[in-house]
Amino acid sequence: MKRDSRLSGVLHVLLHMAEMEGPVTSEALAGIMQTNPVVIRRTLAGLREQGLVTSVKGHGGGWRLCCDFDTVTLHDIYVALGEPAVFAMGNRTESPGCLVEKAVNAHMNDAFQQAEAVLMARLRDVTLADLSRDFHRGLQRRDHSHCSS
Amino acid sequence: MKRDSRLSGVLHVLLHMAEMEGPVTSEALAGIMQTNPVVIRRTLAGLREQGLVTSVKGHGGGWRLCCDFDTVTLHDIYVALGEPAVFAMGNRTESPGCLVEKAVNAHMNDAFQQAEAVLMARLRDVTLADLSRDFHRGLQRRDHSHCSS
DNA sequence: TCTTCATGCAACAAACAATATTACATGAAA
DNA sequence: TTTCATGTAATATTGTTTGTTGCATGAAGA
Repeated sequence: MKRDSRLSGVLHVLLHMAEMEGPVTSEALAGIMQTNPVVIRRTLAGLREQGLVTSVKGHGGGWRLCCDFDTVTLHDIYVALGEPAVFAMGNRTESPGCLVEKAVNAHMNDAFQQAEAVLMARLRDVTLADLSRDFHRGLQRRDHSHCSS
Repeated sequence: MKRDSRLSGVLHVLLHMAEMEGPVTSEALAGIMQTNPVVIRRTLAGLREQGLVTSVKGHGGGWRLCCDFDTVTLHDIYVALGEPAVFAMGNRTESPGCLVEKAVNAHMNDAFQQAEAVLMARLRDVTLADLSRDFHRGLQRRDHSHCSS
């Protein structure tokens, strides 16, 4: 399965934006992320709808953070992305006629739901400020520019 | 993302095998599962290596269970399948040079590892016998043959 | 006003992974 | 020796994520 790396990617983008002055263009962010500007726009569009970032067109335009790093959690970002599928495994059929499959699905769903609950709880525990703090700690240790990619 | 349904599928197969007398051919199982016999063979090959099933070639051959439903757990089956990837989400880069990415990855990995631990614990909690029991309970409630698919 | 720069968005292409299919070899029973 | 069934490799199909192109929209500046 191809893993969805949007959550990881958008967090990367947000932290970089926090380190930059003024609005940043999709082009610049795409450079940092080694991807395409359109991909950046697509991804940030979800965050804009949730009021986490703003975008301005034209000369001097670009993207700007407009959220509180102390209160926004990884879970908020996950939701802003449209709550993408968590698991790479799933049931063969979601609404089976077979009673065997029903029994299997019931137990599988139970296990996966519990795991998902834990994941969401953990995502809610971490704020963007937490990530930023850890990044700056890393910076202190190794005294060089914060990113090459 | 296309979800891996092998675990779900192989559990379905095992429970059906438990309801049948003598060896069952890949062809028959494929019929039940609405898939291809080769897919069945491929999947069961992993279980055979773990000593959970046996296969016999030629006339009167096929697949036979050779494990104790009371002690084999869903986790054992998961392992027999080669421990396929659990999550549909992942880090953009596993070994980043970027310190921002390092900070992001660290928190993400932590959250995912905890969720995975819970999932594995839940899979270890459920035996094949548990599934079989639930299936038979379902059978009692609705008095008809145990499967159409 | 007209050019330039930037996002918004839709349509399309490429890359990749899971599943399905085909073809042929191997081995056992009738 | 024919038939049946698994073993396995190679290939095709399908679906999803990511990347790309093209054009419209809107804002700043000359």
